[in-house]
Amino acid sequence: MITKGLEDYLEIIYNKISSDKDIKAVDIAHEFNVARSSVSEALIRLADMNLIIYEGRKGIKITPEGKIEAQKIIKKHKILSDFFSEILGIDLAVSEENACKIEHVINEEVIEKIKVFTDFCIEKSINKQFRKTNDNDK
Amino acid sequence: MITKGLEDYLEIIYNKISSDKDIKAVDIAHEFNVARSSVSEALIRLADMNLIIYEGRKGIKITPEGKIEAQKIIKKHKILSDFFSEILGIDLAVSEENACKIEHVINEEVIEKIKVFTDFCIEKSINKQFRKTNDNDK
DNA sequence: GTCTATAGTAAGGCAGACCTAACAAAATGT
DNA sequence: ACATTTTGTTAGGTCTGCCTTACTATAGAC
Repeated sequence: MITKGLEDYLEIIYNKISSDKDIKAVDIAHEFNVARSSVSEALIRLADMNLIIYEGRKGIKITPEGKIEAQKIIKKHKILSDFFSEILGIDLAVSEENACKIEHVINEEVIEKIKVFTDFCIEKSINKQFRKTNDNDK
Repeated sequence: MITKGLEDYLEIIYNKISSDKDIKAVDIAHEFNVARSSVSEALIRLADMNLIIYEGRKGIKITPEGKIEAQKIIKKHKILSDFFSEILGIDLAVSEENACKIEHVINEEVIEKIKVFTDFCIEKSINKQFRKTNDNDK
């Protein structure tokens, strides 16, 4: 089974690969503030699980299975982050930070409900209403 | 620092102690479906951290520090569980289960906002409105 | 009072996620 | 081309949280 730690690695690999260019192990090490050796181990494990193709300096590629796995996590991440920032009015950095942690533990049913609820709130302008109330309280 | 695992142990100890009577290590083992020895280790660590007073068969007591720590966790738990069940309309068991996991990773700012937002939604009957919409969709 | 079931501890192990230090190989600078 | 980074791996360790097995101490049953 994929662990929380590996999910984080896979997520960043997917994001980098789909957005721009290549990603190196050392970049991940910087991003997560961990030792290069820790990244090395993690990449080897992801490769063992057939989620990425890892050939050291030759680069990191994502497999179709890895892509599916990554997309699941990213979907959760986005739903959470959107809810925090757009509905609750939390600043983006904090929203992202919390989404990053919660995405690994929350279950499907709750995530789906949060999504539907977020859409509902935007449609009914509940977010704007809430922020107004919230600002007045200060 | 207190870990997620220890937070869970402390939480159940606090809950049992404040609700009914005594709690034994073996009860915790059943509750969490872990071996007695695992509980034993955890209790010793909690005692080392001065969060509980543990004297084997003589029982488990919670220290004032432990109480404060436990209350923090329980507060988060309740805010999350209430939001999931009362606003999103998720059933209690699932709400509890998710609250249990998220309470260890979410930060203060987000939790506070969720609380304020939950109150706001109840006041404005947004929860009822949401459930109606949700039911019609099915 | 003995004897059995229950509760707790100790010892030894495993996996995940991290570390440092030492080293090899490749890329870069000049 | 050669020296110096930079990048990645290996080896050896730590810590947390869990396990099993085997042992001890106690509480209750009879």
